[in-house]
Amino acid sequence: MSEIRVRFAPSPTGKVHIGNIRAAIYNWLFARHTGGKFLLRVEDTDIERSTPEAIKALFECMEWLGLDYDEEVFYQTKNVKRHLEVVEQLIASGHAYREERTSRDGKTGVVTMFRMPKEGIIEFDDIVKGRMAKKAEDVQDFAIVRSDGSPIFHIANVVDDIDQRVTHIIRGDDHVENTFKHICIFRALGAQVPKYGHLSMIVNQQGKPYSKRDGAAFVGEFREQGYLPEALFNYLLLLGWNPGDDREVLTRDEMVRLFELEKVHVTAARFDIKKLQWMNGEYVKRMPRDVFEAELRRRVASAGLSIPQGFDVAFLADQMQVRTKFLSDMPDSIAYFFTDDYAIDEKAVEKRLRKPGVKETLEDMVRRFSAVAPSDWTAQFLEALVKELSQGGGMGPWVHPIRVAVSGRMEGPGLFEMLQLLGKATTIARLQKTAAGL
RNA sequence: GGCCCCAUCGUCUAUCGGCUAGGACACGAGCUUUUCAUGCUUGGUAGAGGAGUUCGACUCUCCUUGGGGCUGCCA
Repeated sequence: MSEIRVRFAPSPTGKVHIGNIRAAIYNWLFARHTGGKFLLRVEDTDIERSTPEAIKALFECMEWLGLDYDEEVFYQTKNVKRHLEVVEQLIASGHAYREERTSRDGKTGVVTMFRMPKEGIIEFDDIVKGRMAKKAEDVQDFAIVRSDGSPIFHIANVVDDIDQRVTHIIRGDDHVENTFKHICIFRALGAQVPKYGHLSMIVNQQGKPYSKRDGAAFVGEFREQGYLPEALFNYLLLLGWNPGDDREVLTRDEMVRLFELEKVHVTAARFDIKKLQWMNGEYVKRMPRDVFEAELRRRVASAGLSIPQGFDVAFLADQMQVRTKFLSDMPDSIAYFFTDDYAIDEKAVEKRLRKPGVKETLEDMVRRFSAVAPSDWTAQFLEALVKELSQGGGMGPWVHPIRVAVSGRMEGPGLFEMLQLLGKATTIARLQKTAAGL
């Protein structure tokens, strides 16, 4: 019994599509679950698009998602000589032949064709789709070497899989038809045919393959938009697989332990950005508090803002973690704590400030807050103060205007926690300034 | 056109012949609440259609319909 070896074999075109990376995730999980090897093969035969930058982007994407691979990266271009040797072998054994052909775009030249068997049934047990069968006569001979002498995908792919001793090929649905061809190549070479598992596509609302027209389609875009790699990973995993119970948010360990290729769905799955967003929020909420705090500090700093001496960052982090869906929402969502030059939500101003009596309320609060001893400037004390003012009624008439007056927005930490963090001087200054402008 | 594959709430899905069809996202309502969230409670919405097998079918078979893939000197 030889070890399980799977591979992720993308063409480095600069951007990694989510459907593609899901295939990588399934391969990775399958390898980690079975204790096998996960290999990375860069199919860089397209010289035009396969730039060093594109390959670097691919590596970054893999690393970002925590998809570590075993053994050295295999570059397809380095194996061209072998591909061609194997082709000679196929010609010698009668499995391939040269022929002059005219391509679609009118190019005429001599290509090497693979000779398909003319009768019989080609069949295989697909790990996710089940038994697949096709009459050999329904598959045409196909080109394996171009007229310019370069090997074509079919032969390169199969030879590389043989050389890398790949035991399970887990790839996109769009390759099922190729599989019938590839199996014939394996057989013609006397090589053992690997096991196959074909993954359904990720589709859009219309049921068509999900593309960049439908929104973010590349891993890098999700990263830029502030999605956590764990959330994307988890979401993509759930798009076509589930652990068999109601669990949805899983740790990496659980995923590895529970993942079974046999349970991957055959049907295409629709990409639902809303659920991904929810998933991201779940991961933000589950971040260790200190990690969240560090992220908060980092994002505030990289926006050029500085945190004043003595500012209770831990308290702010505590307030913000549960309210943050995307880390990238910071620092905008909390900028008002660190600068007077923060954005003002006009709708909030309209709704909460431009109302009769508000100016007077704010001026009154300036007086009352000014009378508070510095040592009493705590959320608790301030809340008691306003509560008394409201005389048992709702605190809304005070709370809403004050919030907008000091932060410029309608949402955020609890008001009194906010005031405590802002400090007495800033609170009063902003109330005065806002009241003066009404 | 030919070949192949697929079909449960709007979406992701559970169910491996016994179902008052369960969960999650989204949506509605309520509670908690100073805002926004969180949390909790709660509501509605599903087995494409038709035959057959069976005591019994969402589950098995066939047909129809619908959707998708492939049909390159792309991968």
